[in-house]
Amino acid sequence: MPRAGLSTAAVVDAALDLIDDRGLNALTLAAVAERTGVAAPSLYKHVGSLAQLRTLMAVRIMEELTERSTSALVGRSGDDAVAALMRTYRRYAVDHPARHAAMPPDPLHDPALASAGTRLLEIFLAVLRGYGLEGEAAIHATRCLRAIVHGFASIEAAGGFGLPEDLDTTHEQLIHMFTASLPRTSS
Amino acid sequence: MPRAGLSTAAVVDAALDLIDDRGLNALTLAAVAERTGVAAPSLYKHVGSLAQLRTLMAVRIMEELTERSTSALVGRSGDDAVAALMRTYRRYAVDHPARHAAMPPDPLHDPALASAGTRLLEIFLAVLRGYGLEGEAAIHATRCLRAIVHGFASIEAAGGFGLPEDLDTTHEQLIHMFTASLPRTSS
DNA sequence: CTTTGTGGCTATGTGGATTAGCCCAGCCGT
DNA sequence: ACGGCTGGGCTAATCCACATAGCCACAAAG
Repeated sequence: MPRAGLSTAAVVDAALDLIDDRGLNALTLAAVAERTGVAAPSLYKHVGSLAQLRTLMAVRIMEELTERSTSALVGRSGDDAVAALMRTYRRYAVDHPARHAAMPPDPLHDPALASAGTRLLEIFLAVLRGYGLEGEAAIHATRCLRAIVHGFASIEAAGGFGLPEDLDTTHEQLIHMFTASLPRTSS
Repeated sequence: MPRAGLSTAAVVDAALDLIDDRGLNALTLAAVAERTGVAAPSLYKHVGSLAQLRTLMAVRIMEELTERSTSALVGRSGDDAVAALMRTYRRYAVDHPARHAAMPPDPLHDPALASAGTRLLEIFLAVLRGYGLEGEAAIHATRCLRAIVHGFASIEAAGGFGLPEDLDTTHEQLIHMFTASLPRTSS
């Protein structure tokens, strides 16, 4: 019996591919095992449990989203940056609905997720920093942005909006609504 | 062996109590059976499957939310009505986080949920009707409202915001952000 | 008092997570 | 080249949950 040459990262990769293909609730150790070509118990040599696999996947996803967001934000600031961040987040959720659904809503509660979650949150904070928001005001604005972005992406990714056609318009309207609520720094 | 006098409604009641007590992922037929005082297979005399129980629960929850919202809206219109709707939705999610989490994001996809989902959606539409929004504009505004309300409630109910103290302030800010984006009808 | 339908039961099968324990492949030092 | 050690793979087995089958008793209708 030749070795499969598996690793924790490879298992996470396979799990992410799996949910991309067949949806989040198709995530099962048996399915991951089949996809990696090993028997189900063998996976325990690489991940501690299904729950841990889920956290590892969430870390990966948040890192991926962080990376895309930072890329989208280079050279932008103000309303332009906010819009880019919102569009990037939305596109990610539409392109990878299962991955978006696999992100926990409370990453900071799990020590294993706190680091990746903080990095993602700091992007939101950074974008708003350009508006002169400090301390508490920055927190409120970040929460608002997070709620909007998460809410829209969740519903859209789940197919929860009736007509798919002019969702772009709705999203642009949402972007405008949020940016309009931010303080204008100068002329 | 005396009969337990169960009914479909009683099973749904027990299931809702169960998730209120122990969270949504504690929902299991065995646990519902224990709570109703019957053996697990007996539940199949009243519900077709665990999936069907979930839909029945979702219908109940949406009806309950619809009722609370209509109550909160009597005698209100305009920004006042929007604020009342948003506060009612938020309070429901905070008071019953598991029930909120049990609501599917795409109720209109399931014929069994479509009716209750439509009734809830129509409340959103009705509140915005006072702004003179018609057709497509009303759809966009409804979607925005839905995304905001769902996003905030989901994150808060899951404990996803760091500090719980001034969430009221954040929510009031969100209400203001949304109402400010609506057209002013007169004066 | 009987009939009948319904709501309850036990027994059983399937699938998934997880644990225990074995065993060989490959590297390392000799 | 060889012998051992580590680690990654395996099978077997347990536990738990959903689900189905089929029996049986209660109680309401007649």
